[in-house]
Amino acid sequence: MATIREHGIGAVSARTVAAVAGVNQALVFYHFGSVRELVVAAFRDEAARQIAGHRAGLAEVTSLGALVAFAATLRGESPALTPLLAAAHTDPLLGEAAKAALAEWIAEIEAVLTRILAASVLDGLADPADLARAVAAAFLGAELLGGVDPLAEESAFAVIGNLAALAQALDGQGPVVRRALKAAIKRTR
Amino acid sequence: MATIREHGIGAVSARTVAAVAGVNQALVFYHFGSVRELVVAAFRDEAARQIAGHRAGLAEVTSLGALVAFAATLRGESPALTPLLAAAHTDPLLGEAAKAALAEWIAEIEAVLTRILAASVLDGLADPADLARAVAAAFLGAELLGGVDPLAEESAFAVIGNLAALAQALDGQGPVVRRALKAAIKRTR
DNA sequence: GTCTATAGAGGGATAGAC
DNA sequence: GTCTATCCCTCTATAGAC
Repeated sequence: MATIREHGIGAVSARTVAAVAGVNQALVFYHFGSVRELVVAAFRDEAARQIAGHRAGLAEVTSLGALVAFAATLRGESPALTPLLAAAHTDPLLGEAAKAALAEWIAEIEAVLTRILAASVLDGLADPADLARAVAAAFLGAELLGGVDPLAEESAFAVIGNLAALAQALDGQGPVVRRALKAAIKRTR
Repeated sequence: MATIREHGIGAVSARTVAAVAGVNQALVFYHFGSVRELVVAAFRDEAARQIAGHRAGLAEVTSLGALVAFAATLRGESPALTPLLAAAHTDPLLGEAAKAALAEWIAEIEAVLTRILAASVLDGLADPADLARAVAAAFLGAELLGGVDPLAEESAFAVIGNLAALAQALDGQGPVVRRALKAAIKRTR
């Protein structure tokens, strides 16, 4: 993971990884079989560690605004999920690894969203499972954008924050507005 | 672009490209100087061609729903922008190419959004420039997700469509609800 | 488990004939 | 402009000593 973070997933080779680890190149094949399997193992390990480390934090998220704030703390820490997803386009083995790592995150997000939406006017706007995927897509896209243009990532995050704030503001509206929103949501389905 | 589409950006080499073109490998260096410069040139050409081909279609987009529908027609056609963005993480030269291609798309989106928002209750929710970046991030993220899980891409697109439909529905509300929304938006800024 | 050594392949880039 | 031929590099993976 250190070599991926520093030089990108394209620079990962048995030699570069071994050099960072201070061991011999042949050990990669002894322990993992191939370089790709090493990468898969690294991501599996990383994903499990990250999820475990943030589960407590996610449990305390009870509003959309808090979810965005939580995502902001993750920026930079999830360093190489977008490169992995892009590499998956070419390599089906990496694709499986990416899918598994993403599925774990999406499941966590879905649990949080289900909890938040249950008490919101926006409940019923979309299936929580679909919504979780959309939220993941938005954050991944922002991170992807940030790779070439950090200011664009800021913009995207700011807008997501604004949308969350608006959603929270809608929950604070009076009964007339809430009824109108409920009806509008029902019609959009 | 054909080799990138088929085998991924990682499989691009002077030899593979030359083979697809039916010419000699050395010509890559004669015409482009290096493989990276060839890739940059290919993306610059592709981006210009795509934008030009869709500018007329974008000019006819006058609602958020139509924008989502337009984006749906683009799926699969913008084949390798996400791999390029991911590769940009490693290679600054590709990063410049990706930034330029993205900037063109974002400018187009911003023009459309500015037009749409001017007639919407949601005007003032966010700066159109920021909003355009967020929209681009959402679509890129959905495409990225689709690379490993096509169903997840469908989910993300469905939710984006729902949000657009809700936004349109809000514009059809009566004066009481509109005033409440305006006030809520003002407060979230 | 860790190392050296090496086979075998692919790739970037250049020289020089035509 | 297009080709052949070639240099030199890095890479994956294996064999085999320790």
